[in-house]
Amino acid sequence: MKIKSMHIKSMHIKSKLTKEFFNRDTVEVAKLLLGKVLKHGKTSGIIVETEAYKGKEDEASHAFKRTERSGLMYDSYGKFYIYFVYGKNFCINVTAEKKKAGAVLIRALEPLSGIDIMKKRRKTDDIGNLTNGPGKLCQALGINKKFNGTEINDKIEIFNTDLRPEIIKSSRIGIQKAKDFDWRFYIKDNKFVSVR
DNA sequence: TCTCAGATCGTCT
DNA sequence: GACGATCTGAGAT
Repeated sequence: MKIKSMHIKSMHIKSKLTKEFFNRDTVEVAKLLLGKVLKHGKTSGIIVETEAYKGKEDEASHAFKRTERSGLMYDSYGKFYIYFVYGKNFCINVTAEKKKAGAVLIRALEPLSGIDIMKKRRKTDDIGNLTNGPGKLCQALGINKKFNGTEINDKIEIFNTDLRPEIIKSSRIGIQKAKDFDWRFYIKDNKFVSVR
């Protein structure tokens, strides 16, 4: 399958990621997810920004303390952890590294397919404003809490591609207010960037 | 019962 | 770019 998008001249979508893909170091998962395709229904996008939460080692992670909600991260890898924030937005994470209760937040996508559907859901025609934030991408792809705890590729899928971070040309992606993020990775101007 | 959330959007400068 | 309002629900007390 060959797909075209605004910024990416051509790419090939390959197989779906396996559950075992997520059974490794959380930071490594965050890096490797860049350039993969996140798909739900007819909508999909290329993952261009991720952030690793190292579970029990990371104060910023929901899994720093085990609660009913964060228990999912302790008990699994390769499942979607979706939570609701600020009374408005959902954020999508994939659990990883079961031993440490890690998870990777998907922060931004490059829209790929179902763009008209995304525009309707987001109530905007501005393509650059469809999936450039964790809450926005959930809204654009129709992802909400009912998918919390679902297995990878059950309802929401992630595909391998032949894209490498260095060949992705992304016109967006700025860092939001810098806080003490330890593990953020993204792609800007064809370059793979990590931020501390 | 209370607090506040690793976001978003509109408004102002 | 900075800042305030938003206003549900999980977790703490």
